[in-house]
Amino acid sequence: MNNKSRQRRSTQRVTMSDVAKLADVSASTVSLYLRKPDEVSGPLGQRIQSAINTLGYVPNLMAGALAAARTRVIGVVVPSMLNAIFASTVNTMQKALGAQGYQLLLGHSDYAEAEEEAVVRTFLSWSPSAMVLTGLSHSRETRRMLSNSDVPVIEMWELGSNPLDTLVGFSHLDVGRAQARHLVDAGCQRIAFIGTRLNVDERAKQRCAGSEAALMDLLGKRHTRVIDCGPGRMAEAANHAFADLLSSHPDTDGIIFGNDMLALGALGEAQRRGIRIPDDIAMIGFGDMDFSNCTLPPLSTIRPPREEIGNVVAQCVLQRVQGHTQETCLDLGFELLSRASSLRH
Amino acid sequence: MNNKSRQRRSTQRVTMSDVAKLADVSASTVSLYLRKPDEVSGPLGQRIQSAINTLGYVPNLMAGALAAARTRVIGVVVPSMLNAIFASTVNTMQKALGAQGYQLLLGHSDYAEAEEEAVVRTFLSWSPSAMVLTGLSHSRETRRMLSNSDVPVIEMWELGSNPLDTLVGFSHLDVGRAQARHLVDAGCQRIAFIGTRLNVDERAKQRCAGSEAALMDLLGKRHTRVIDCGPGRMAEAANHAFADLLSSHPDTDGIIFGNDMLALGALGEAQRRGIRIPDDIAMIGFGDMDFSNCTLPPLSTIRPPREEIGNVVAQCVLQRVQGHTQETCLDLGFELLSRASSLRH
DNA sequence: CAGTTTTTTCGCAGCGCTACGAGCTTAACG
DNA sequence: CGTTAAGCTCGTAGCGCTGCGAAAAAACTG
Repeated sequence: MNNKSRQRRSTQRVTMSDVAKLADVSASTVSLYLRKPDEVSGPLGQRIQSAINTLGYVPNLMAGALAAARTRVIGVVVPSMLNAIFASTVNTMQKALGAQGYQLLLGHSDYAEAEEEAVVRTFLSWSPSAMVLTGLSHSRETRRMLSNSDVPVIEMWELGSNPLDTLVGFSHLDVGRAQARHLVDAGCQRIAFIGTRLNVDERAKQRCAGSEAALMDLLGKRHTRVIDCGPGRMAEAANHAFADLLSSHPDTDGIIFGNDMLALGALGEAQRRGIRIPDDIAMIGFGDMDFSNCTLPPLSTIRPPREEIGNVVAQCVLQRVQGHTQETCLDLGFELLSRASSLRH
Repeated sequence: MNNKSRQRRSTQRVTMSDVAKLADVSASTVSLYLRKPDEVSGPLGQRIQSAINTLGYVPNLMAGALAAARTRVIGVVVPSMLNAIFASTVNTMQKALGAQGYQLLLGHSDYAEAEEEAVVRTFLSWSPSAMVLTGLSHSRETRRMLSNSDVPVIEMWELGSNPLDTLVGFSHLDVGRAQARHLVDAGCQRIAFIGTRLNVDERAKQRCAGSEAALMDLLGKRHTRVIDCGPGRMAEAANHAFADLLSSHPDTDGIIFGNDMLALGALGEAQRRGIRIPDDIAMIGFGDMDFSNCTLPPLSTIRPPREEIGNVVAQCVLQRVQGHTQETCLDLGFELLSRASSLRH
């Protein structure tokens, strides 16, 4: 017999059985009370609660999760937390799911499938209740891990074929088409595209492709030019891109931007050069950021369903967690906000 | 003897002992290999690794955390994820700590101590390796839980007395003073303040108080007016605040903004009204956001050490986790970027 | 009031992993 | 060639909680 009790407990943490002892009940009852208070009789419940209070008991989620083989954790992966557009979706999800007692584990992929794979791998080892990913492009290994895991998966912010499971988003192709049509309707004939990360951001790419397709349809020609600014301080990058565009295609009369920050940068540069917006050049952005209605002139843009996506994803998560096995595909649409930057006289 | 084996395992999850069996070693060795690969001999390590690969083994963090009584989780609480300024700090921390195998659990307090308390309570039941909070104002219960928990605590983005433990930030009072001095140096005499959430955002309040103090010192008078825009779409709110200010104090010749988004809104409105910036009114913001150098005119502002805070906090966390019990208090300073919006002729 | 049903409480066997000490090899040394 | 040291590997005892089935208590029956 090995009698030297191997002391492993470092901290004298208050455990459930401490509470049980004080309340003079069994640990099972405390556990039950914590999980389903109604199934414990009134007086006992009160005894337990007061024991919890006096001891300052904090349940150990790890132990619970291990025993129950489930956590109340939702893994969420967005391309970048620096992008205000995703912040707002995540914020909404946080509110909706937090209210139901779920924790969000937030990670970012930096627009790279390999990064995403690493994050998903880590998150899965928390055995989350669900996973929420951005977009439909994932590495083969990511897809494999996810489908092996029997964790509900929700993809958001995009529409397309072969979703892993549930899909909540809108069509970026349609956004591009709408942007192009809008400028053409405003009388533009030579339309350029200024975006960022077109090489890695699948959704940006789709918007660009959508506008290109629409331009072919409507005008029978492509973008006069497509400029990719790369990441970084976008407003500044757009300054240069715009200047560059003006020198290579001085007859440009419309620009579609990958996002509103780029448009803001170009707007400033235009004003500095005395180019009149929208009369010389009409502009439309994407994102409807905080400032988009306050630029000079106010910026026409696309408002993606940021908060709506967050809310709908949260609903889907809750349904899936409760076992409703409906794999859906929800198109939340978007809104084109026509403002002065594209209102030509 | 209870012979009916109580099947509890729902999913046939691959466990460490499955790997051990396939690699023909003991589970302990697999565990050791996973934690300290160098302490396992080469050939055995390879056998184990290939077993892991063929089985697609994903470790169960819950079990590990329970056994080791620690997680590799860092709880981070910021006021709001919508605020780009915090996003950038969190992003940096994520990068630095993620590289060391730590997970960030991100929560927000919505600028309310009660919310913060709830988040901290939840996070603590994850027994995190460390907690990172924003600011120094916490509810009494929050402080109690934290100090009872023996989890290292780092407060960031602020400087002050009575930190819980370690403190990394800069002085918002000094920021306010610097803003005021800058405008006074530029020749302003009647300076107003336009901010948001002054009632709840302790740091915004401090900046306002700092500029007020400096104005008293330098000009012997206070802000001509302090406007609190409230939350929401800030750029738009600033439009109105600015208009309001102009009608009540048409002789205003300098404005200090609580953040750059507010300044952007006012800048637009000023231009619309034909008010020349900086000649009629000089402006300075706070935050140095992406667009601040591209407004018209470029916006003078304060660059807080966003990324620096993230990095330093990450370093502190790592040190504290490794047992270095140095409770420090680091002032990271800030930078005043003098641009055209405050450069009077 | 004995017999039956319903409600409440309890005991126990894990969940999958880590830490510790012991056992086994192999290398190094006098 | 025996002895000691060093390097690897393995067995075992939990970590704190949950969920099952069973026991105990309470509430109904006729």
